[in-house]
Amino acid sequence: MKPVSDDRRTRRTRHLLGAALVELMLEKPYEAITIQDILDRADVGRSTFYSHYTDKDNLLMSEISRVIHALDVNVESAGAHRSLLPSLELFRHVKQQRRLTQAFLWGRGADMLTRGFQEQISSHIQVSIRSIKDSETGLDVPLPLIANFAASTFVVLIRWWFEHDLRQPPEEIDALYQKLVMPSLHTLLRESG
Amino acid sequence: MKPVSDDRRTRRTRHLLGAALVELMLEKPYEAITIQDILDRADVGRSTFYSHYTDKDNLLMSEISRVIHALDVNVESAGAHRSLLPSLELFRHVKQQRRLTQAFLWGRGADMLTRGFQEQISSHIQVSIRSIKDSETGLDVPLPLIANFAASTFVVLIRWWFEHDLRQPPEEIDALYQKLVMPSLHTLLRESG
DNA sequence: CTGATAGCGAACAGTTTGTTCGATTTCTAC
DNA sequence: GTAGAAATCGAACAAACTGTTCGCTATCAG
Repeated sequence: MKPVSDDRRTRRTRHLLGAALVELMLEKPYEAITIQDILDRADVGRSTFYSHYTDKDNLLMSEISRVIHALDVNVESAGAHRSLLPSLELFRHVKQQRRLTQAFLWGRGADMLTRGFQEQISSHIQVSIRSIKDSETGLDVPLPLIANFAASTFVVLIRWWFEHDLRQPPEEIDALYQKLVMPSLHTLLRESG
Repeated sequence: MKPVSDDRRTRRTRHLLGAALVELMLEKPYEAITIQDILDRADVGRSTFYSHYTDKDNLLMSEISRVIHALDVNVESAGAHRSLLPSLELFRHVKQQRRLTQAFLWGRGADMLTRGFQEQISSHIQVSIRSIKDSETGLDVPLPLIANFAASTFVVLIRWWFEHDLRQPPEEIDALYQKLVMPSLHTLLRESG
């Protein structure tokens, strides 16, 4: 039976399972984590897990959504509306949430994270571009492709950053990002404006 | 016992297993493929599999290497030495090998493919840049990062292409690639030159 | 032809998965 | 606080997959 209500119980269970998964992902690769591991770590009954999630992947997706949403809220509330892309705020958030990010940065999680970024960045850029040129029909590179490009470069940079133990300040990483991504965007906008 | 010789037998077995994996990856996601599936499809005995590969991942890696190597040979022999990056040749090859590429484009395979591209592109760019400026020490973006950037953008474009059923000719995809990646590279090289 | 080597396939123990169900605990609403 | 509803527990289960072993057979290279 699926839980229908939004009890203190169901919230507790979901939180325990999510937290357990994240903890485990910091210790070993996602693929090596077994549902039994999660159950043991969370101290939750087997049948309870399956009443909330269909799958290990299902749980992962749910956690990624949480992470993305938190990031969205944080970045949005930092008042990053003026820039074409709130990249610096994103890097700051990522550093602040280093443990959480770390867990989702490799293996299966990276794909989903990229996807999440993509949607967010896509809508952000869409708004920015509209404010500049009122319609994106003049672009000779499709907007979703641009968003995908920006998002995956984002993930590349974050990974690189973590591989270097987050030694650099967010501002420096953002500078690299700007150097890689912005020339193209500016060229595209200039040509189509 | 591991096979030591390079028999007609061992070659046949390895080929059967590799082909079976690729076939299956065209039908369902890599994670859903079981070793048993591969054995059934290849019509190879269980113990034989384990005498050649340790793992499903091991087999996958081996196939990726094959793909990357074939691509390397093909592109290299197309005489793509002059350009900063033989992107057009790469896109042509990808289209020509569409079925093979398709199989490795999603899930686990994409990561490894990106990694493979990365190494190849990295060395290519390294050579190109050396021929332009004799040393890359003046770059304010690390070369491996640039290579990673170029490689992952590459994969983004290939994916996008396949999502649109390869409707566009390679030249058009390459044009998009140029627009996304080249402005940054040129800026970086100009500034450091 | 022959000696060496690879493949076969059945059998096996050990995991993991996903499901079921009755007993128990915890919640919300009153 | 009590009652009724709902979630959790946990043990048990069949099914599937994994990785290994071993004696027999088929195939290879020279």
